[in-house]
Amino acid sequence: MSADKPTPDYKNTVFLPKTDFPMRGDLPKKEPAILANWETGNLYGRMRRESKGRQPFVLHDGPPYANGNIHIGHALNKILKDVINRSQQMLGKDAHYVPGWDCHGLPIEWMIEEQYRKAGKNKDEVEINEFRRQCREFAEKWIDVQREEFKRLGVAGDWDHPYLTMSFAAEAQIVREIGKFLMNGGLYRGSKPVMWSVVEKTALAEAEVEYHDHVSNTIWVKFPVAEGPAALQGAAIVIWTTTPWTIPGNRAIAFGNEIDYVGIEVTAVGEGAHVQAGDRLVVARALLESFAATAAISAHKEFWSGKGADLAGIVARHPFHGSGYDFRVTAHAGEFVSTEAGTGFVHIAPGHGADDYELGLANGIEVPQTVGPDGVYYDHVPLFAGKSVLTPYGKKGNADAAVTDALKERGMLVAEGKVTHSYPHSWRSKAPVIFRNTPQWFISMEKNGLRKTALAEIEKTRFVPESGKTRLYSMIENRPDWCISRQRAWGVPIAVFVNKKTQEPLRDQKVIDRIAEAFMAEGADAWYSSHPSRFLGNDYSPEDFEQVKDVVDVWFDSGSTHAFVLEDGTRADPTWDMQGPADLYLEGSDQHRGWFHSSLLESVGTRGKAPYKGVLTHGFVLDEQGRKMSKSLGNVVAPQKVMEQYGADILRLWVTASDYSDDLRIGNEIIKFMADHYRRLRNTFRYVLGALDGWQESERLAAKEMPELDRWVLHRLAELDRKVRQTAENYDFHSLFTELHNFCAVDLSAFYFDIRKDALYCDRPDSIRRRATRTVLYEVFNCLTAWLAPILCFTAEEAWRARPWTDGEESVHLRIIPAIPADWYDAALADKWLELRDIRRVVTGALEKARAEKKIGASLQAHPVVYLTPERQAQLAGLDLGEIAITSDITLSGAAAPADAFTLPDVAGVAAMINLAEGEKCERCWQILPEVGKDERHPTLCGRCTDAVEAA
RNA sequence: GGGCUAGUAGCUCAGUUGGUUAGAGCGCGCGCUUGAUAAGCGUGAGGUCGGAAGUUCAAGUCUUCCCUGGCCCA
Repeated sequence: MSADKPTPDYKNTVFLPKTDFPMRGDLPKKEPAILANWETGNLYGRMRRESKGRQPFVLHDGPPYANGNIHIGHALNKILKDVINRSQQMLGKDAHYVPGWDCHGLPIEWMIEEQYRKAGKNKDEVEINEFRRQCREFAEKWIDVQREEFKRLGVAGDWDHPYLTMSFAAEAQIVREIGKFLMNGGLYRGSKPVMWSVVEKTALAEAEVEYHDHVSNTIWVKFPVAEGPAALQGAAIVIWTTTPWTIPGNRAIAFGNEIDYVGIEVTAVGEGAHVQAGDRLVVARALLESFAATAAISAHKEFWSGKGADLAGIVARHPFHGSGYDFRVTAHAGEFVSTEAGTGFVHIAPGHGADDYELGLANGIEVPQTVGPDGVYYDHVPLFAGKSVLTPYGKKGNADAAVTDALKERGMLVAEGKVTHSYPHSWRSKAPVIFRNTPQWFISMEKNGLRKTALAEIEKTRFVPESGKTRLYSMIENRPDWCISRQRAWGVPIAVFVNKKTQEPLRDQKVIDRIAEAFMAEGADAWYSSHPSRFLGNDYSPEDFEQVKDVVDVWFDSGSTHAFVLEDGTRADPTWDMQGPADLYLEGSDQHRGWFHSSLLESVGTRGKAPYKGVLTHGFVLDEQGRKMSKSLGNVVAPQKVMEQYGADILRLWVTASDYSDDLRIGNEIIKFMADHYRRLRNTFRYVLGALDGWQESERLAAKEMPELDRWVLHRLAELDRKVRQTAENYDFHSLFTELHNFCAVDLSAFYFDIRKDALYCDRPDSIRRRATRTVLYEVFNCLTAWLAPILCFTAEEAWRARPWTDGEESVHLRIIPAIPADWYDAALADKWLELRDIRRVVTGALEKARAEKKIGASLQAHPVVYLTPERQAQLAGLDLGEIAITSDITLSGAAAPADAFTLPDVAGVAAMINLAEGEKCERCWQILPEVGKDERHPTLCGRCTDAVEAA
């Protein structure tokens, strides 16, 4: 620079990007502010109003359970729902979303009980509705906590009017649903063995028992064969049990089909043996030795051997045959039978074990009632009435001894002993529990063709991924009747009256209506606080009926949500305005057994059809190594923490980028990876916004007037538009994430922006090239903000509001995906530019080599000579390869390439040599051109820049 | 133990009906740029496609077994 004459500061004449949209997201601070702004302006309300009348899209929310803070699985679930809702909304539909909560059930009941325990109080002393009130308050508290957490994730929905399974309207509707099963005959009272605490006189859930070592009496018992193969006449099957008191409840024997059995005749016995020479006994071959030792059999001979399958059809006599136990004890194959201990035969008491019950059910065997709630045999039990299994204090009663003695008397005892094993105990009293048959309410899978119709409805449902169909189908196909009763306090009561004389439930719609009406007004508490006559009316006498106090399984609650969220007349909140069946139910893959399952059965059982048209399942969130998250492993990722450190958009990006049809992973590295990708997308916004500074509609250029390069970008937009719509329809975003990111990184940043920077910065504002570029960038911005809005709901909004023009929707979320003019799509142009980029790669490759040789630094210092075949030359007709390769000059040659020219093995017919560009460096555009210095007005500028500066 | 499902570069993902030296982006190393600068461009190194056996002229892609995960059951 010369000192005498000040050089004009040409930098001021360069149109550099200018925007307030910062490079750094600062999301943890910015997102809450954006949320507050949406809330103040009631954006969700506006979205609903403005999309009235459009095609509805109903994603019915599966309710999370209202206890505890949300974890990463909740975040995945709700974000995925939100991305789908928002993308459907932007597809031009009306995607109203009503979030809900599951409020009743054991876990909450437990927490309240725990509070009592801590205060040294007994739950049973609390009035039930007082207890229920506390459960309700507990749920309310967590609903508020979770609601704020979900909102923070950016999930759009009617958060002021969520559905709650404990709202009065919901409780009323749930009881109406039970009423429908009552009226159509699907509901019946049966019985089933449950874990029962004699001390507390209550049924216990698996979660309420703990396993401790326990010393049990063991006995080996003969079951004489009554009917069966001739070889086994006069023989006895020997069973082993650790619960002698269950023998009166025996109705069958189980064997293992694949197990080898052997029949032995006792020939000599030792000291203290209960068997005698001549006894013929059948046991598993693998256990024969230990059995003989236990039974003090000192010598025996084999008279029969066979597989378990050979024993099918055998009928034995109960060991107490002749004393009121004269039924046929049939033998059946059981998969649970093993040869780990005992004799290879399991005695089946259908009222005293889950396996026993299932086997009995499968073979049509009755479930006897033998033991009462107090652990004492009922009066009708022959020989043992009044004997107790456990005392009221949880100590061993006299039943085992009575049974063992009676067996001994009849010569049916083979051996006895004791065993220490892990056994369930009550979590509260620490006393051992027993399996006991108790009355329960069931919904029949066969009555009214429930199973059949449910399976047919599954066939009609769209499953994403497809495999969900098989999974749900096989579950429904094989499941037993639905046991819907729980002996609990916090839930919707199975509001049924049972006739004391006939034991039939009262089926009267008027009674059901009165109950529902009361629930609507006062909640389900009314069932406990009202006199039965309130519901029975004048037609029935309360004395004749037993009022059922069981509550319904919470799966029935959540299975009924469609009934009070998606239907006119019964819906709990009129603001929802949604119709079933839902377009989509979306939950984790565990819900095949849960919500998808119960909702289907409930809806088919009451309405004859599925509540959904589509079911989407996602996998589970694992740590970076693919292991389950657990506190002990210390690999738990808390969504709250990710939001604090990175922001919700990072979490949303993670959900979108992951293939959620399978399990998905998260951890520090993956989050950082997402943050990197986020930055790229954000910077794309920033660059486009900066380049569009001062945008005027008058600059707009029609597509057909644009250079090919710019039209090629429009083509890419058209392609991506198809992809965006297709992924939204398929709820499959992870491939879109890759495509959009690659578009930003590869097509735009590394190619289009890089090339067009020169025109953008240095061309006169009215140049066709610059106007084309700015028009294209305007469209890119329009598209990208809309396409990314469902995913990066905060950042897309921030970018949209930073646009340098004022027309258009106030919020990006009020927009729909831009319609792409049909003529933007140009497959031939796309093919051509694929080839052009190959040619470009040869030139940039040559530049890189020259750079490595220190011949050049910036590519503008170069003047490549490119040797091309005639076909290649034709491809470049009308185009400036120097512009495309970002060099100051370029020479195309048809001559043969020198031997040392740069080539690429996969690009035929192109070779490049790098020369230095001749001339001076234009101070404004930095190109090195011979013309620089020729114009006195601006001796350091090239012709283009002189023109641009003069025109300004 | 059963049903369903997965295992491709450090990470997220592509890999059509089996067919040339298995791809992309990111990250990493190196270089360039310093007018997207806590940014941008280029380039390089990374994989015995969970393992073994088999079918085939040919297997990441088909079959069987095994290993390691995940969900739901027992």
